[in-house]
Amino acid sequence: MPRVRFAPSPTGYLHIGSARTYVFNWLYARKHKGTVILRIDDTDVDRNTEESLASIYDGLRWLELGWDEEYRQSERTELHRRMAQVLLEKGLAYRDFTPADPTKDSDAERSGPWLFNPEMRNLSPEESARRAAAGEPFVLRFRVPRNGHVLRFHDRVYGFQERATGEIEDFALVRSNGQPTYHMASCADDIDLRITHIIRGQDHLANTFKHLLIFEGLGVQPPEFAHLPLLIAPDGSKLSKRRHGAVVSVTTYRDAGFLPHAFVNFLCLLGWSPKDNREYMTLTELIEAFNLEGIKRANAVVNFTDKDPLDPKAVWLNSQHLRAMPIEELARRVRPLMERAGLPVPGDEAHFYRLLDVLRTRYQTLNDFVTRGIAYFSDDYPIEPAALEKLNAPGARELLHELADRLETDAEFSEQSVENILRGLAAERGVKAGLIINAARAALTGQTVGPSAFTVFVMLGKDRVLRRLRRV
RNA sequence: GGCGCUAUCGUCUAGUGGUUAGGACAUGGCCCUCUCAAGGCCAAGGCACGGGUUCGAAUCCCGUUAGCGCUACCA
Repeated sequence: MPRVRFAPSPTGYLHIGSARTYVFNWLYARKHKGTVILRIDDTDVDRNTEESLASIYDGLRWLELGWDEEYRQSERTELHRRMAQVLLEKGLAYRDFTPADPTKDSDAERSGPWLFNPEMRNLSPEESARRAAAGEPFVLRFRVPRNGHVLRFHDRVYGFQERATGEIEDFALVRSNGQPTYHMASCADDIDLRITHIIRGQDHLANTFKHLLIFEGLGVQPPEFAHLPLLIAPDGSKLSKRRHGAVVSVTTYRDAGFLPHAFVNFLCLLGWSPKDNREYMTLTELIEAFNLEGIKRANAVVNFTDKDPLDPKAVWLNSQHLRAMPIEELARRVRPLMERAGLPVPGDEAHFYRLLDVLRTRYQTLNDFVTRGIAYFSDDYPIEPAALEKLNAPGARELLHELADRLETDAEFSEQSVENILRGLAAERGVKAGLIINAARAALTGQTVGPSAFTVFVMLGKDRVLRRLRRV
């Protein structure tokens, strides 16, 4: 049974690229009856924030794709240090007492790659131990083989990869403050948690060789790897929380009234395809269709603009899910939004369902029900300027009042009976039925767009209709 | 700078030597129609560039360009 992990670091909110990585991990695990592990990679204590952690949970929970096990890396540092110690004792790692120098980080004037500091790498074990015992700070580095050793692995997405160890620098395993680095902590945990498949962003493709070294050094068979292409901004730059702000946060989609699994559907289509032209897919269909081989290697653009933070395809998919989902579930999701918006939820459930069902074909998000749909639930709705124009058409108000009088005696009050009465009135007065129809819609909903006017009559019910027609 | 990954309509993608390069979103039009949607139909729009290999290349190879990733105690 596969064991996969999603390992976000709490240094910002959950952005959609991370969310997609989670989705792919989840899908893979569910498809193969495996286990999903959430591991918070919070080894960088200086950059982690509680706020970020909360927003990651927020986003993840919203997706409605549950995980099975959960760990916090910061609570496992003993394990990481122990494994680092094993590497040191095996002679596969060494202490580097060179003081940290932030200026070395700049890529200016770089002629070639830095690989290691020979003096430190060649320090005798005795001297190394002596200096460490004396309290001199050091960073623990992996002693990367300098012979012709070549590392190889097969990536499930990017295929066969190889690299000579001679090109890899002696990377850090434990910082001078005693904190294990990402590479050390990640591999130690992957081993300890018996991770079988590492599905992660392509930004780790090059790092994988380092991880191979650690796995090998610890005498462990490395897991399988599948690296995912990155999600990028329309200008080709990488998605960054700093540059692109909230548009890349999953909460943007949540707050816009997206259905979690519609959003998941959208995320899947960024870099993966079922290859049979399907786009709209339920979660069940996604699980069934998902495979690592369907992932492509090129980065994908998330199509947002300053004006519209939502990718149009995501919106379309959401509207598809909105139309196709069971009406009971739709009601369950709309209800809390209505309550929050102060709109009364119809007591008659069947009636509520009917309303939602009529409205859903022209709405795109959950939010539409409580914004564009106000008039269907409450008497307190705004009259849009365009609607006012319809009402101001010559004779419109008088006709609506007359219509109200005639409807009052209509016991049946069905779409058909209402239509007969309305058309009868139009014919009598020698006006086009459309005039009354459009004016009626404007009066009843405050809008010029919406469902068939006759449907609106019946949905609102006789009392409301008469009241609204007469008060214009 | 070094190493690596990638490159099909505006966007997401199918395509692994022979296709009129297919689908979806978005865009424009038509149908339907009491409006708006939905739905149906149609249109426009693409193989980054240059060399090879081959009877034949979006597909294989090389180069260029561009983007991205990694590159001395971020993850």
